[in-house]
Amino acid sequence: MVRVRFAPSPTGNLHIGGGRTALFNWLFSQSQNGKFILRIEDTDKERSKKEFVDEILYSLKWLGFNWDELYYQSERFERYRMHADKLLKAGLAYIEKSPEGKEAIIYKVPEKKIKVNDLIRGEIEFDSTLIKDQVLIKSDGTPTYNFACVVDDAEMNITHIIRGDDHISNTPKQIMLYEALGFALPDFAHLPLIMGVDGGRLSKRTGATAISDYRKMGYLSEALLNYLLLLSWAPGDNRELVSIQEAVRLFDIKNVNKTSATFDLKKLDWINNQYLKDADPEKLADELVPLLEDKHYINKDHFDRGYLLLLVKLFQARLPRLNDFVDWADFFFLDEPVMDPAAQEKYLTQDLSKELNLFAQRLDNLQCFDIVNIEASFRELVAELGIEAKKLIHPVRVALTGKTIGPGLFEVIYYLGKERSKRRLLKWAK
RNA sequence: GACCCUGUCGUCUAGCCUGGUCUAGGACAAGAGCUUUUCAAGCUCUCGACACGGGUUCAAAUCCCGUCAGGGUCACCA
Repeated sequence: MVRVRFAPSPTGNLHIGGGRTALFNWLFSQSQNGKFILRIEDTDKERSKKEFVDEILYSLKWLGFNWDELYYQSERFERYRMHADKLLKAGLAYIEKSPEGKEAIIYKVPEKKIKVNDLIRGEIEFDSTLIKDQVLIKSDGTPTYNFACVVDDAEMNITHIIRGDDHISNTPKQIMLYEALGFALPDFAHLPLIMGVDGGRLSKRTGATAISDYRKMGYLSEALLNYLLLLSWAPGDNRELVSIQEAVRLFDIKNVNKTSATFDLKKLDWINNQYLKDADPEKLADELVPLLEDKHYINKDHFDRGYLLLLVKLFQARLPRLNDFVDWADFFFLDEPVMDPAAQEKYLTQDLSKELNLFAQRLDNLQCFDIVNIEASFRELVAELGIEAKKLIHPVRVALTGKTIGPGLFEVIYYLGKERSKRRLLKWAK
């Protein structure tokens, strides 16, 4: 039975790199019908915070990763102590006293060559003479990372350790501990790191790092997962859009790339837009309600949900991020559109009183106020006036929306309604 | 600095294991055009890469060696 684990430290939010490690562990467990175990590595009492634990669990759920078992290292200190004592008795470790008289337990590193057969990178060899003796239990009684990690992975029967590249140099240290404790070795697989656009480690300087930030920005979890997947794995048939279900079916850890990848928002935006297009408007509307309420565009207790749904359908194919809806569709919720100065300058400086008045009148006279008839009356008008359609379309769009870009004009007029459209047009017809 | 990992278009990648089908394919971005209603949507086209040097071979992106470059790790943090 395959058992893998994701072992975050609650000293910060779940970040992109952690999310990606969780993704590959979860993916591997699902593809092998195995178990996905979550272990909170909270041995550092100073830096570990309950709020980070909550945040990490929440983000993992948002990404769709359900864990089969959950452990906290802070509840397992006696296990580490017990195994350290075992090594002490066996003569494989020794005690070191600090000046204040506190005792730490140190592992005596033997001289040997250590070989790792990494599932992604192949064979890697290390020389233990380059590794100094390792602290097992610190003088404050808490275990070190490498020690707690080995004890837990062994006791929790972890079969495959899938983690970031930055742990490669921990691997020989851990392997020596497995051997000293008499535990069976798991398989190792080291994922390439994700880099920021500056070439270094992904950091807050180069953009958002927390998974929850991406949720707040309006990325769908399916899209973020798809993008993370593509950063170091490909389905092999030139496809860019791969659902997580398909990935479970196609995934083979041997096909994971060795090269570190740069996190590129542009492509994430594109993928997110692809998912937004096909997303259920009901679901999108649900997520939009609190955002619209924040802006006082709606009141969640009494608003026209059917109308919101229509607007979501109108915009969803062109949004890179769901949250963009709030700004792009603002003119549907405000009494007056927020006028973009450049747009006004470009399309509403010449006097169009006659044309706008006439169009407002035509709209008023429409018996059947629908998209087809709105467009027909507009086309009729510009034909009579002998002007090009676009000469009037652009100014009308700016008058109605305050923007030069947006959905098709006649749809905008239809959803805005007769009265609001007329009022906004007449404002520019002095 | 030592050790370890990695090097295909600006970015993500396919191809590499099992050399020839690769004048290196796809996607994002960028540029141009079309869509005679905009674009941040759609369609079409263009630009653009095997890090470098040597070797093996009839033949190398693919195998070997070296160089260089980038990254990671060297804590009583995890």
